[in-house]
Amino acid sequence: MADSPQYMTIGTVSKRTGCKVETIRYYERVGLLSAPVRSSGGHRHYDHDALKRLNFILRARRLGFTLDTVRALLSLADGEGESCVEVENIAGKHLDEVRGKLDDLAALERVLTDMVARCRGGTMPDCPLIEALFEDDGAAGRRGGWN
Amino acid sequence: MADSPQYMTIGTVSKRTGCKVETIRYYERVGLLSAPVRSSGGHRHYDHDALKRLNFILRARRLGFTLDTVRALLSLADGEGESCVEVENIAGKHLDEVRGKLDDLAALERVLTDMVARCRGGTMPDCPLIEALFEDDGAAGRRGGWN
DNA sequence: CTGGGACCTGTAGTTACTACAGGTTCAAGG
DNA sequence: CCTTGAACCTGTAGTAACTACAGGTCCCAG
Repeated sequence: MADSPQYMTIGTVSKRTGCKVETIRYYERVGLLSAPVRSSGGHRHYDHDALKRLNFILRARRLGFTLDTVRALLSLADGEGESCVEVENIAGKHLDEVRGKLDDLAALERVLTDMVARCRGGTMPDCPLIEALFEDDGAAGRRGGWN
Repeated sequence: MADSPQYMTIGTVSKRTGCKVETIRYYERVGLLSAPVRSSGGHRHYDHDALKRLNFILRARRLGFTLDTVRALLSLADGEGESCVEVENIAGKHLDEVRGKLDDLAALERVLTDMVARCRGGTMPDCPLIEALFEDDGAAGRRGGWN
């Protein structure tokens, strides 16, 4: 057990995690990854722990957590004690948001489906979809905030 | 039918549409709203058509269309002919995207629900949710791209 | 005619990256 | 040992769609 090199370059980490080099550097800049040791020439050298941490971040991001939340999650993972309850709170809150978005998106889907269906029937001038958007008040979407 | 003033200030438009003053100015800057006439002192004066157009934009935004798409929709609404087919294409494409997001979000919801449920059972140290995020490979989320 | 709320412009901040430009380092091949 | 070119470095600017100032001007009710 002493043959693979003890460190990885940023490019290797990128390949192994699927995270772009620039993003890795970005995560370091914003304090999600700690600054790794450097070669004499200034190149970053990562160890296995850094890889684990980056994977954690990526997985949390895929679950839709914001970077701020990931930061909180990481400090709970680092710091000892109390974590499970707080983690559950954070994740539960996020889950609520996801469910809200899900509902909104489902409503959206219905409205759009309906509009497109009406459009399909129409002939060229006075497209019903455009008309619907111009209507004095349509049931178009629910609460605001679509990013 | 000649008593309410012929124009509205930006503040009035804001109140009537629920769109913030800054956003109205922003929409003008990026070319979604045409520049309104101005008072001698430089204040914007809007007519009913501007209100209609802004409502169109807001409604399309609530349906999740991007500003670029709204721009395209508006020019189809302005320009004559051909529109219905193109509108249907645009809306249909958007609908596909919405359905994709909906699926992703539903998958996300399942994973999170599961994680939170596991968390609820756990005791303090070694929170299972944190563990799951650290796992060498978890079934956490599907295709990337969560904004 | 005066006070203060509404309006003006222009710039910078937000989120989570991504994409350069312009320069240095590393490692493999000759 | 030296060359070469891929990979690395820093720093800045751009993306979407606003939002939030700062610092100044205008409008109109009292």
